[in-house]
Amino acid sequence: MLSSKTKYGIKAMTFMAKQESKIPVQIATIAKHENISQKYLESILLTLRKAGFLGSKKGKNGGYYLFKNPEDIKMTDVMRVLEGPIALVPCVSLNFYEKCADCPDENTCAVHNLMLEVRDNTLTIFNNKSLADIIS
Amino acid sequence: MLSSKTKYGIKAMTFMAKQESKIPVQIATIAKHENISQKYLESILLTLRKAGFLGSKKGKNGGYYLFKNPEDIKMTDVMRVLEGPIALVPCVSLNFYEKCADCPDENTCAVHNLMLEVRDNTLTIFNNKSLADIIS
DNA sequence: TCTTTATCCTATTAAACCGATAGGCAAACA
DNA sequence: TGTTTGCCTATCGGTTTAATAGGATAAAGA
Repeated sequence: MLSSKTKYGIKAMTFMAKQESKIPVQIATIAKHENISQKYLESILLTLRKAGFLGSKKGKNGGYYLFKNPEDIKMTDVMRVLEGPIALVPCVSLNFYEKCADCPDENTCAVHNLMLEVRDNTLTIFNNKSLADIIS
Repeated sequence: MLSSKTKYGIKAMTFMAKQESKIPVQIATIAKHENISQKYLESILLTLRKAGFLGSKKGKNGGYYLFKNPEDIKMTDVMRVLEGPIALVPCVSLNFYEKCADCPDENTCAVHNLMLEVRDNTLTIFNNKSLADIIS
């Protein structure tokens, strides 16, 4: 299951992507429009900014804005920042790999091989979707 | 991420599927062979039995055995019992559907539609894999 | 029948995680 | 200089997870 952090993060980014002008959008505006706790959203947007997806502006008429064009923001990258690994098991993760303590041989592990297939499929989807692709 | 309950459960089932004869396998045997805490595995196998995947026999020479042929055990069903929803968001789940509190319209929700695609893909994989398919 | 061997079952625990909140600081701008 | 906004850290309550404890129950065999 996806954390609501991820859900909120993506929703916020799509909201910014839908804006016509490039002027900053305030946290409060997004929070109200997407029904998200403002304080919680604050911390999520901070994460996204530090990850390089968003820019920010302080003070009056400040807010957040997309750093790149929606077409250039891959969902794979967004998912990895917000949710962490895309794989269902650490031993098939590309970016968060970890060996299973209990498993002597990955190559003959049924779980490993099954989840490898799932990961490949999911990754293909996220790799081929940009932020621009998912706004309807 | 997959819970280790699911991982252990699948490993235990593949272990039983690999047995040549149909005589019961004891929890201790599986636990030792797969490096799983015996007590914890006990509760997992109990769940699997109650879900109709396993049969059991008490007393001496007792243990657990597969109720059906490995070919007839779909991974979709195993996953749903052990892990719960296959979908990443409740609002795209077939068996565990739940409406998002914050979302006014699912059809225009970017997260919803993206995760719908992921769910379809993952489901296809699990639907086409039996326990027999995943043992190497 | 008695003992051993195994599953059955409920309750409990410790740790981790998650969503959310609190509250002050820092910068921008009018 | 005051107001508005994001910045940042700390903390909280609740839930889930992985694992453990301990006894009840049933079967097999001596």
